[in-house]
Amino acid sequence: MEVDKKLVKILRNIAILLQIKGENVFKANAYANAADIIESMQLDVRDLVRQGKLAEIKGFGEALVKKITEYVETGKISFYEKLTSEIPVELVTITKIPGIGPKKTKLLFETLGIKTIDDLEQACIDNKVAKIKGFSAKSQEIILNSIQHIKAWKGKKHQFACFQEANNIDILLKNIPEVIEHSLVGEMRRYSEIVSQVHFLVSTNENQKVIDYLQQQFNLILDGNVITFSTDEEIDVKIQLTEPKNYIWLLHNLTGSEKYINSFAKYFTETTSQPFNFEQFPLSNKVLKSESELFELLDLQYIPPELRENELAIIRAKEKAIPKLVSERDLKGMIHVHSSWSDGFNTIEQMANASRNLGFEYIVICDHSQTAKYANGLEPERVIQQHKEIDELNSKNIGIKILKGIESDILPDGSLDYDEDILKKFDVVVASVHSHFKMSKNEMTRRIIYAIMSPYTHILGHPTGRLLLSRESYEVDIKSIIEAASDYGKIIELNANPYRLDLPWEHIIYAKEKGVKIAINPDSHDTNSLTDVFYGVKFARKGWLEPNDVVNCLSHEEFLKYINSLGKS
DNA sequence: GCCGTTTTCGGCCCGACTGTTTTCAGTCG
Repeated sequence: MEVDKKLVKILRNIAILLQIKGENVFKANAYANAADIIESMQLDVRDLVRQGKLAEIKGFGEALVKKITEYVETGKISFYEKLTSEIPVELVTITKIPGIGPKKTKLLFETLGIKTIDDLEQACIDNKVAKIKGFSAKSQEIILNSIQHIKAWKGKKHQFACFQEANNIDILLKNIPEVIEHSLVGEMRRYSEIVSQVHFLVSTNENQKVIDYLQQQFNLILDGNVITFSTDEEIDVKIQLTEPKNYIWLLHNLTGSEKYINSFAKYFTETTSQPFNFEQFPLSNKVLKSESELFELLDLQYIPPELRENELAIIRAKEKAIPKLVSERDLKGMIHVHSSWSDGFNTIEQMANASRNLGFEYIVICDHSQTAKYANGLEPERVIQQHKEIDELNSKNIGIKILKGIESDILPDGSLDYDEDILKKFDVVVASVHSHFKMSKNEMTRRIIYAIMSPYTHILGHPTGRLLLSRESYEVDIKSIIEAASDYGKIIELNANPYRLDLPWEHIIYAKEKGVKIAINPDSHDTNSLTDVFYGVKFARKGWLEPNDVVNCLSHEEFLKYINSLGKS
């Protein structure tokens, strides 16, 4: 079963359009909330409607059940159709621009007739936006800047969003008899966090038959041996056909990044005295059977695809110094998960049971701290109550150990969010920035380093604050942060939420170089997203991490021992 | 629009920042 993404999108659009219309915010939120519930609980709405059980789920009242039933039965919601006839649905994209909410979107639409990002860009260029009350020359410039970012992100997708599509195509290719071999290449094979296309390489002797087969399924564009099309999810797919004798060579060359291939080409020429040819294997008398054979032939150690980003991979492969990278099987600890005590959907027990079922030995509950009011952060009294619940659960021996953690806000001055007497009650403190993002680089860096220096901090959470394809990292000197973590012996989080993947892999490499241990944390708010931790593992591999570098790979006893050895005085 | 009652209406997460404002609305996390 897959979540009905079209319905989720409609509900989210209704929420935004109602706000633009000026409706009650809480009414609008009811739709966004329903979309959140469907996604986080992975609801099969069709099944629920058929069984008449949708109304039993909290958040779905009479009106929503009626609309969703209509959707299941007819494929559309007349309320939504009427709404979009009054307010153009394109306006939803305008509200994605930071600093522009529903009210300003409405104002722009009513005064200048702005419907699209392109309209808005032109109006800024024509200096029309600055003249509207509520805007200024400065805000116009900020908007223009944001539009540049959005345009740069256009057509790009989060990697996790492309997995399903890649799988579907993979299965399809397997079923074409004329396909001899096939593989993902490019960004997807390298596990890049953002991808611009799903790219496959196919080995075949009968191009036309493969094309004919695919043509039955998709609306193809054909250019020589290259087939492209877009899916319903607007994911760009490219399928490249090749004769079997060049398959392995192309598999390698299409997988690496430009930087990597440049240094590979240089090395290739130095080693073989042959000019590098991207399309055809230059040692023409030889047909490669595998990538391993290719690396061996060049006296290089095998380079896993995710490391083929730059020259470093070639240097290390020459030295035979590519380590055994961390894998899913190595993880024992599920660190940094939220529960219904703050803004999570599930109880501690549910989160613990789900983690145990995934094979984990221990789980560290890290709900939000008291300042995070919007996330129902825990006041000191509720911390005590929560610890009581954890003690009771642990005494029942449910097959997984539950540790008492907290995700403490890092306050603007760099201090943690509780007094010492509360802080010392936690087994694990993850310290994260959740507010006051717009400090200067110096101030933000100083703030975070101050938090790292606290004897109660064990792990620095989502260190750059980036949200892939929607928010840039806050201004911070990340190298200094990593160096501070190294100096004070603190752990840095690799936030595995696929919208974050924060720390970026380039910095993970630096952290490893500095001897900083990494915690791969799902930051889950429901049981379904606990598996996000596995996206983190794939990303950690891009940062060259070995099991030894990752604290989740420690057993329960080893982890506690390690945590207790940090900073606490 | 949903929820939960000391049931059918009032509250819903709330505080801080930002920019334009001169007392605040809009946005954000």
